[in-house]
Amino acid sequence: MTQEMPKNYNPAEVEQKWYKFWEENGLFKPDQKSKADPFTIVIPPPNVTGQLHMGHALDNSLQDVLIRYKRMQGFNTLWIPGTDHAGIATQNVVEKALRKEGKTKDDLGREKFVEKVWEWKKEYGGKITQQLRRLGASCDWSRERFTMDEGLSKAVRREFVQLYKEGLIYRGKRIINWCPRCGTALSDIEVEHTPKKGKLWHIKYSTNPHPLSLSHRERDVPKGQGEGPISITVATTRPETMLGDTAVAVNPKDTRYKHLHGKSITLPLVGRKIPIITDDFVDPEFGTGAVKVTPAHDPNDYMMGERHNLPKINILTPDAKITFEEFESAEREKVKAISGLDRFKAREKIVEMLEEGGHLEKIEDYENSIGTCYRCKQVVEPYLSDQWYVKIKPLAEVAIKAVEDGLIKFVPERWTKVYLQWMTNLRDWCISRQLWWGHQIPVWYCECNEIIVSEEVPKKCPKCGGTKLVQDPDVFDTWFSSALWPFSTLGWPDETQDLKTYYPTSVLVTGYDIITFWVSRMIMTGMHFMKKEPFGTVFIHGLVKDKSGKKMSKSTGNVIDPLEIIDKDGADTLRFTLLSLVVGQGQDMKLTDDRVREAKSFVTKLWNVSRFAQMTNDKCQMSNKSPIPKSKYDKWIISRYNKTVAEVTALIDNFEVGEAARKLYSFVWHDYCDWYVEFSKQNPNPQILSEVLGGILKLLHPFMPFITEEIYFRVKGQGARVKKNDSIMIQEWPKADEQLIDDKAEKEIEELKEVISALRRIRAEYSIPYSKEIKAIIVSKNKFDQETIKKFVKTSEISIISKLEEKVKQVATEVTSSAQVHVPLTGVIDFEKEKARLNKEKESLETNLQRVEQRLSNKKFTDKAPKEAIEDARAQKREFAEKIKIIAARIKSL
RNA sequence: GGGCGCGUAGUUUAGUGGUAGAACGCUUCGUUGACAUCGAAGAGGUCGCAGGUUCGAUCCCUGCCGCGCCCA
Repeated sequence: MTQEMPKNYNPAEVEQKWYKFWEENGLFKPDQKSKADPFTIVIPPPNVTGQLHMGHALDNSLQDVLIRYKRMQGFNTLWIPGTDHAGIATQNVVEKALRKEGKTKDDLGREKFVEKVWEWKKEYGGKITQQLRRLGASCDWSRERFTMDEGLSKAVRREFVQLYKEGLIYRGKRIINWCPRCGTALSDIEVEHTPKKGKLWHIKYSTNPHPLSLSHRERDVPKGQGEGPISITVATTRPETMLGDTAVAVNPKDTRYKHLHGKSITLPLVGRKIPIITDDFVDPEFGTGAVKVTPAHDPNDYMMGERHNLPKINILTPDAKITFEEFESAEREKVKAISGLDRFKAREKIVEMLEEGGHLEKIEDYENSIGTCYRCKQVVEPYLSDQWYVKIKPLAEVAIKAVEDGLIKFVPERWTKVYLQWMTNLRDWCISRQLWWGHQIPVWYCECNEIIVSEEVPKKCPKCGGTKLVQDPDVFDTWFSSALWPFSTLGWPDETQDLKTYYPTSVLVTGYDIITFWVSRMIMTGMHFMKKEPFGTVFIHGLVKDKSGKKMSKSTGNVIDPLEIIDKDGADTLRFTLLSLVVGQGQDMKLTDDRVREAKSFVTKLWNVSRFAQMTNDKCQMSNKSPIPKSKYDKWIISRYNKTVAEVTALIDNFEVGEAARKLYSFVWHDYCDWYVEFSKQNPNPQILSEVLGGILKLLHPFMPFITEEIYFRVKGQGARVKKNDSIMIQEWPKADEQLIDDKAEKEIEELKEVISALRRIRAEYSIPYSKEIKAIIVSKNKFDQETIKKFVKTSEISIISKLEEKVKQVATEVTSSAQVHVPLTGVIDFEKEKARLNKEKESLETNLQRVEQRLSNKKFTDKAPKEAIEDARAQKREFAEKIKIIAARIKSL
């Protein structure tokens, strides 16, 4: 005997139990002996410092759906989990912890600090992987990887050394994005641009500077080269950088400044003599049409400086304080008041000084886009420094081709364009970071100036034999290592069995926000090092937003914590909430309490209907063969079920996971629970009831793994002695049986449902309490199942006749597609009300009829429209006309 | 400035070249053998605006308005 299922479902207990069971029984591991086709996913590795947020919850739920689905279909399934060392983020977290103890990383020194980070990682780094387990993710934890594992570190060194040897890596002094807070370079995409209100300062540069700021050097300059004093006004959003100006530029075509071409001018305050140059880059429309040129502090100015051979004078320290190291002593003397100031303080001071010196012409409000660090949100500084770069073009070309040739497919397809657009405009990739946490660059410098690039630590200099070698202090951009993830996790650069079996991986599932950061780079490295695409499909999804469509963030305070939902309502609820929100085009989705409640109700509904099924027959037979339907109700539900199987399977195959979830919801709730279960109370067939339930559990398992497993074991009556092979996880995914799709049975039941609904409507309309029985007269050619109708609408007597006597008066009427339904309501009926009701129905039918008639009387329509459309229209016309006739007769007879 | 996307019931949205679906909310009724975390019924939509293509447009095309995102 089976134990009755408890009245309430307790997710917390059940989820913990089953996850442990699955993991301990090795159900997440692929079968290495399997000859089945592999299906592989590598997890987008979350930051090791991370906490599970809604984005992770969605991304991993989607992956788990695919993995569990394919596993049930018999594929040799592997999902590799792991985490990313996240250079800046992790270093920041540990630095912050140190600061609380009143220490900085420099107090510890590099070695001790890195040790500290490892300690921290050991203690807290496992958090997010535990959270993924709570979500139900069926990853193979025995293959878990971390980007700083020995193997993956080896992979990064191989990557760098090979690219270097191929001439695809170089070191150069360029303007890069520098985060003064993090103290490191950032790549272009690690900078976020946000519009900010600022000012546009108009500063007058002239050969006739304020007498106070005259310098020795300046006295030697012939004023305006002998043609009297000249001046030019530049507009800038960053006045403090004027200290590093080495030219003023105008557009060559700008007639306003023709007379100044080739002249020189004196930089206010500093007294530096600088040329006026012409460059097409200058926009005559911006400000005054004349711009100051600061090659060391602006990327555009840098390029102008290169074109015109201008000196580059750096004015900032790495932590963004003013320095005059590169100034001449006379210049330095004049502006010493600013020395050592923070960049923003310096701006105020400079503006003040310009004002005092009479150089400031005007100040305008101006909105411009400011670059900030994606990790710490500080304003990024364009900064001149030595960095390592990857030549991107040769890599990008291959990566573009891989997608253009269809080796890699984006789903939804429209993201292809985003990717291609990005890839065709790529600039060289700055891969060095001035951090301590990460893969230190495998480059050593010898006293003899020899540069040694090597995967292993070199013992001596190959050129001079010297042993005093110093390793480059910088580390790699984290993405430089995660770019290898799809094959480094499988063992590359070693030729492992895993690599042979599981590469290329099948699908990559990720949000559109990291197509540029990560997807593009995996494709580049995959094509370059493996000569094969890293994955066949990139499945892109939208981001989880709050109720009003805003990004969830701690500072806005609109974050919904997935773990809270798991604690409160269970992981299945969370998963189903998110999965049913997913829509076709990779649109963002808004998460609301309502949707969570809806999913939770669904979980409860499933539990309750399973209790019913289990009470009805205490041992369900759940094979993969469809049982033979007996009654028309059986035929109907089996037909609906098989259609659902076919549809859901096709939807998942097409990555329409959200639609699959919604389809299942509707089938389970509205077909199975609302109707079949009710039918079966009258016409029981426990075998069908439980077979369909079994199918439902399997179909739902990828979406709601825990409750489906719990019910599966319970209804099979094996709760007490669970065996690995009985797990729903490895049952065969249902197959649709075309033979059992029965349109005739579906139509028959639909017509019955209509009659039942019609009777319910009359009941509701006349407020007839359920306790009171009604009688029904049904005019139809159909032989409706009277017992079922009686049961559904509590009817004492039903007569099914072919024609209604005209004189019948005291009845309320509804017309369905196959019947007229009349309910005698002697004494209860309100003739006026009934007339109004019927008239309203008639009017609506007449509108419809008119529309169809219009269409049919249009010769162009009957000539040009397809046959089926015309047939449909004619059938509609007949139906509407028939109903109107019946209703009109009723109105007349009332 | 360039690109991408969105605008459908009070809210969140699905969807299709041929009478617009759902969920939540709302109103009314209801405890009938799993479920009040429930059931039944109802109200509620000029499918952003203007043109065009078409026999027919919410759907395809163009423009406009509004919103969002990415890139410069």
